Amino acid sequence: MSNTSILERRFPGRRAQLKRDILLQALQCFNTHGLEATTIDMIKARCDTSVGAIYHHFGNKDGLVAALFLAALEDQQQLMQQYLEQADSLREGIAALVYSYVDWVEAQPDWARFQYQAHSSVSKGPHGAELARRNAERGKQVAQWLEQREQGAALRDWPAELRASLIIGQSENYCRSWLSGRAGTPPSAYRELLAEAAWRSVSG
Amino acid sequence: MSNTSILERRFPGRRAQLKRDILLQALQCFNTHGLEATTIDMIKARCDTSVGAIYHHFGNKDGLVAALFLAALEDQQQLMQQYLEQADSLREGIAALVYSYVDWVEAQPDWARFQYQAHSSVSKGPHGAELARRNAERGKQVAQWLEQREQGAALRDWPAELRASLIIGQSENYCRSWLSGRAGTPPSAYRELLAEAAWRSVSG
Amino acid sequence: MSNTSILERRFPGRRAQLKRDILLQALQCFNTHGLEATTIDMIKARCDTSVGAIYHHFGNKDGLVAALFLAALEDQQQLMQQYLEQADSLREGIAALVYSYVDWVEAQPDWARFQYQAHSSVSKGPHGAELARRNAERGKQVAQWLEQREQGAALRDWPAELRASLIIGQSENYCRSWLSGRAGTPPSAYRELLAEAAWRSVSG
Amino acid sequence: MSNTSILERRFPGRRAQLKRDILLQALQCFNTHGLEATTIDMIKARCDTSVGAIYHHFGNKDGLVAALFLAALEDQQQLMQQYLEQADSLREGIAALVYSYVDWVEAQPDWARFQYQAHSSVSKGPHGAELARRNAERGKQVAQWLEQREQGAALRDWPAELRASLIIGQSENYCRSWLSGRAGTPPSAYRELLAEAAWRSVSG
DNA sequence: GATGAATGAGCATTCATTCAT
DNA sequence: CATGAATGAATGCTCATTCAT
Repeated sequence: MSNTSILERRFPGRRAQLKRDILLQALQCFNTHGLEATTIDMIKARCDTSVGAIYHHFGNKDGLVAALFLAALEDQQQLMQQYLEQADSLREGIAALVYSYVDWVEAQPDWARFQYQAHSSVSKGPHGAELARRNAERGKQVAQWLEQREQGAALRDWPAELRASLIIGQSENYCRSWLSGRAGTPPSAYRELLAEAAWRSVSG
Repeated sequence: MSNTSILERRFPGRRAQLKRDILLQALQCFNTHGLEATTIDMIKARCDTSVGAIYHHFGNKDGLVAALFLAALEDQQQLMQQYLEQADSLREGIAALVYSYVDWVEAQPDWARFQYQAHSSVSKGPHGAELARRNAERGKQVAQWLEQREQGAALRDWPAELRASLIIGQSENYCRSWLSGRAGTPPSAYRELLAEAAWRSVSG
Repeated sequence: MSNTSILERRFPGRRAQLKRDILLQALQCFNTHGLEATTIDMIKARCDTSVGAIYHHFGNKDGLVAALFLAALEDQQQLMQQYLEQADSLREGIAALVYSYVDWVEAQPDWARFQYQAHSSVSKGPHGAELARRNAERGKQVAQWLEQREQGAALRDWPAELRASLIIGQSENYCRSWLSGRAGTPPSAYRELLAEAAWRSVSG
Repeated sequence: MSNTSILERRFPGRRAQLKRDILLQALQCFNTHGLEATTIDMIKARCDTSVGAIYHHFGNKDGLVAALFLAALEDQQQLMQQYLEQADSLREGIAALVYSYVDWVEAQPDWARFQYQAHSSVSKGPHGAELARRNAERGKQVAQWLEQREQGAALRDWPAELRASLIIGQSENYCRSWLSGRAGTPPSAYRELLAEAAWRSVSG
């Protein structure tokens, strides 16, 4: 799946061609040089467009970062939804969370890299509130899903604050390693191991 | 434990007073405004010194970042050593890794915050090689420690690449949450839970 | 008298509605933000029209400024004519000049503010020649009027260059004060005083 | 008296050489092209210095304008003080105000031109408060001087708001004409006439 | 060693104007 | 006639770094 699929889903149509291209080239620049080191001129040059066009579509550099970040977030969450819908038991739910995380990072490594990189910038910026809201909403959805399956015994009595870390922490840590090149084996090779570790961490 | 203790240990003596002060103020600036947004002049103003003095002591801005990063890294690894030395069984070793991580972040939140923030910058910069070397070395040390206790059966046959993620991933994830303010409960409150989760993830 | 009356007189009819609206909103923008700080987009936004429409009607930004300036100038001179026509003696003529100046500024403060502000810009620009011509013409008219009443004795032998300053200088100075908010009392409250001062300055 | 005398008085010493030069060239640029049309690069080129040096000394473009404006204001007020100190009667005081105004404009035409031009910009900007304070103070001083000589009868009972306009309005109007080239005769040629007109306007 | 004035390449952003639809 | 996306030259300003004193 190429980097453009996310964009075509989010900004469809022929008229948005330039918009998609700007985002795509910006993604590459940000990942290659870093957020601050990327200049508007670098992006402009790669799109063969004008500075004005970039500002016309995205307002400013932060707007560009935010647009990319939210596109990535939405795509990632969509995959999580899909996986979760197909899970029946609690254990399958935990696995769905781990699998969707790992699979998405592997399918969209550039977007994932960007997400890690831009997270603090976006959360401090003017779109930070929206990001927080979306994260809270997703957390609540997942919590509801889990509780509906808990059926009495099930999930150990972990503090709610800790749950997400227990489930996804190990996967995230490994994905960061892989994206940075420190680890060589693609995360999906360890899907089951990671899902099992998460399940053991979380279940009695 | 205040932010200065790390500095006093690493740069002792009265003559290093200014050096320590520059590092301390730089740490605050970097955490408050971000790496790139912090200017030499901001640091200068907080230390009541001159630009020249900063360049005299640290060469350039990257030198300042590297000095802070390595000081933090060393302090963190030292605590890990201490905890590990007192562990006897394999299980205690895993707990030592988790406890030392969690305790250090909680004792030195400003240094931890800085570490997360500066990691990619340092690893890409001229000190990246040294950082990689140190990490590899530490990884080997820990691996040796673990294998000496493995006594045949013990640790499940996880791929080596995955080990660190399984042990520390959950703790790191929660520490990031806490440092950013998303989670309210100090990580040490969950020491045992996190250690137990790590053990279960890793052991048969 | 509202700001629109000048426009309705100069650009009458339903078809000129948009034209009048653009001018009106431009006037407000120029007075609020200054000539240079006002952007075409600001005006566009206030009129709920398009950039293209503004360029269609006025050519460019300078054209907008010139159109406003000339409209103001014409309106002001028209009032002066009216007042002057009703004056019989020399003294009444001087008073007519003062009264018309003061009354116009007070009736059209936004237009007056704009006039002071735009004067140097217009006189340097491509419409500067026309402005100079109009001013010279008006000067000549007034001079003729005065000389027709001089009947021998009358006006002190002031140099012609000085006449306008002696008659209108004090009023202008006070009107500027009032428009800027430094002085609180409306200029018309001082009509007679100002006219008397002008007369004393000018007459033997 | 050249344009530099004001600067040498206000920024004396060899070390301030560059500072004075920047101000001097800025003055010329502002008068030639206007406040907004003058770019930092234009000034830089005329001084053969660097952008950085200008920002080092004056903070930003507004700082440059304010420094020039306040230098001019102080110089002008100093001359007024001198003239006023040598006046004995009320009539001589009025004349001193007129003479000092007219003589200063003629001696420092570039500074006067700049003052007219920059007035609204400075009064709206961050130094506006200081400007207002200085003007109020000067107004009070002059008022005191006048009242000390009033000795009962003297000055007609003009509203205080109007006084400054009556005294200086005509001179200002003519000085503007002369500076803009519309009038050819230097203002000092009309000193006595303007002083007499002011006296007549103001006295019974 | 300490100081801070000076440097100047580099950047984000603006905005009048054009022109294809 | 109207629209608004696209253009791109121009500008104010920043800031790491140097170096004369």
